[in-house]
Amino acid sequence: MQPVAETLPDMGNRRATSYDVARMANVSQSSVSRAFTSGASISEDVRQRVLEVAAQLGYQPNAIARSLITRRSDLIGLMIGQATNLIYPEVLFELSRRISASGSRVLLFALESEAEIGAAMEQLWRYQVDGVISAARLSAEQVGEFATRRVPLVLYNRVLPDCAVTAVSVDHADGERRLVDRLVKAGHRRFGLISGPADNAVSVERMESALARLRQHGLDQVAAARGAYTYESGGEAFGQLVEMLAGPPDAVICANDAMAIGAVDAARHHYKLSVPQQVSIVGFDGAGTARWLSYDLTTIRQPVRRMAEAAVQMLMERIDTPDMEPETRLYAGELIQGGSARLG
Amino acid sequence: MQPVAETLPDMGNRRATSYDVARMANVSQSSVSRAFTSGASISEDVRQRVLEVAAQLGYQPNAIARSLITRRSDLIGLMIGQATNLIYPEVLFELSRRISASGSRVLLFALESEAEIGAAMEQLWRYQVDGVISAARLSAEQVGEFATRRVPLVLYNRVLPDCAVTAVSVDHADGERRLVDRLVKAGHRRFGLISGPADNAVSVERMESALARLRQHGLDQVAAARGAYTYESGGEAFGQLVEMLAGPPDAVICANDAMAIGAVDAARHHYKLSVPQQVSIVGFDGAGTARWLSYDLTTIRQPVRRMAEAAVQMLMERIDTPDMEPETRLYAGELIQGGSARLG
DNA sequence: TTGTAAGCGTTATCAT
DNA sequence: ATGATAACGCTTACAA
Repeated sequence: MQPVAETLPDMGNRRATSYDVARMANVSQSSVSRAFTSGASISEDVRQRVLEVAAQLGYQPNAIARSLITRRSDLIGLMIGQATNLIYPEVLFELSRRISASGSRVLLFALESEAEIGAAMEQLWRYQVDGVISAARLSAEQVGEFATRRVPLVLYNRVLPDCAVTAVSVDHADGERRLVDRLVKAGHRRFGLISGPADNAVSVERMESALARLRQHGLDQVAAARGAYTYESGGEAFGQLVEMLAGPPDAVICANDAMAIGAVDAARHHYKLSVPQQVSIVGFDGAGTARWLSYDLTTIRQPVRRMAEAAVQMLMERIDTPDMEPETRLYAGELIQGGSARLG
Repeated sequence: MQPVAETLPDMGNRRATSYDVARMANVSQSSVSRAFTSGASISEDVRQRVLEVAAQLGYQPNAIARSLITRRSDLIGLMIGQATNLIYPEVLFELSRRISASGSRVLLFALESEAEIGAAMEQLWRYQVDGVISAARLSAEQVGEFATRRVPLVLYNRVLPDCAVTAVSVDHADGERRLVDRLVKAGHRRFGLISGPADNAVSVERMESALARLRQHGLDQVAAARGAYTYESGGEAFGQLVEMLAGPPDAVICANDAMAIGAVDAARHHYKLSVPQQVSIVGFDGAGTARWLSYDLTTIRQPVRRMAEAAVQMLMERIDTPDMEPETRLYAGELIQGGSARLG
């Protein structure tokens, strides 16, 4: 081993490469590579010297070049839509944290509309992501493209009917059943439903589950209005329900928290109804804001941390073992007995 | 030009490369590259044929390999902390959208604590990001490292004193002055302040600006409590103010909306005070949730869209023109006269 | 343990 | 307009 060269290599403003480090440390370029690869066979002596020079030069291995040869980018694509849904920021942060913790980086696609999904997928392919977690509305065809390209995919809260796909989801049906049972038990009879967008599978499943359960209780005269998952639309939908029923409903079941909160405000401020004495309102998701005292929403809390942890773990497994079977994990939500509804 | 080859190349389960496409289209690999480069000199004939074969093979150019040679990753690092701050999800989505719109991808780092910034920066270097937008708390030293490495950086709502750096920020001082002036004009005299974390520059600037303005109005007996930017801490801090003043303050100025909302709830529900009749409470940021009817917060609305647009535009300029001068753009916030405070 | 050399999949340069 | 060929910065046999 030669002594360390005294002169700084001329890099003409370019970033330092492993060759620059090698030259200055008087070792071969491969030794530099090995110094940054845990478990590589390299003497402690050389490793130290390389690391020292690297620090001096501010050298960090180029992950782009690395993934070209290893065929692994350590990039996980994260697709998320519906910025309006209160729980999404929480989901996004939780997933992002878990992905970082498992040694990968997050390539984020925050989608405004479904129309953008195609373009996002194209970029996913181009950037050679190792896998993708999606909380956006993929069509069965789009899910199929992941399979064709053999890019592992985990859906978050999107269970596609008739489509074998790996997913984590809160048990929407179970949650709605529990809400309905408790509302009925408390004596509510005139029900109103506020659903989300018609093409949103989650909303559809939640609302159909609620409706089915109400029918089982012999209640089949249920008013239904459609919202857009937003606070404002929840208030408007509440107004529609009041018109349809020619008076306030006993209880309103909303497809998410944002609309439920909108409904609570509309009931209180526009219709001067007291919640929950005159009307019970329940939501779904258990977003942090739903716990604020002024709303204290009765809702089903999605176990976001556990779900995010599972999603990332399932994805990583499939990256390491490409031919695993699709698997769906359903998580029971926690019923949060807030002050926005009377439960029996 | 030869006819299209009939046999599919054997790719042994690997992704299609430009060579595979070239072989099948009976053209050179360079022609494939050109077909995907807008403005390259290639005949429409060949371009069509290449694109056709590419579609058949599901070929997309490998962005990783591309950036290795072009020395441009089209990757923008996005660092964001403080998931608790209500406005951050909005900022994140807005920045993400703008970055996508300008043809780059987002490498996301959602940080829980400042301790993670170092590790995130290391990954930024490794992935050769073209530039970074940060809404996390960087030290002057960390900002310096961006300069050393010549990686363009734009700070969002973080103006570092004595540190030339490109940034967009809402005019915190101006916003607080306007709030104070209007509160004083309405006759409030006993003031309480709820600040954020001591080491948070934004909070410090907002609170010091408010304090200075109060002094100019001859009010220098101001109670101050510290929160942690969260809803819960806002409520607790409100309690501390009541104790310190041996009674409720006339007006409470909070460093952000989440704490203001916490204070409103504490005032109403724990102290049975009517807001704004007995106590006025103002926040800062103008997050969507602050507009909800039950709070209807009086606050300064940060022009998120315009700020995000400016941040991305300034970053892109600096990526294209590396030696531009640092520049800070200050945006006046919009005073939202909600129902949580009496203004004069 | 260390060094040499061959890729990885592009774009860029230079002939033709 | 098209086709060879040389980078880009790394990892990984293989040789020493």
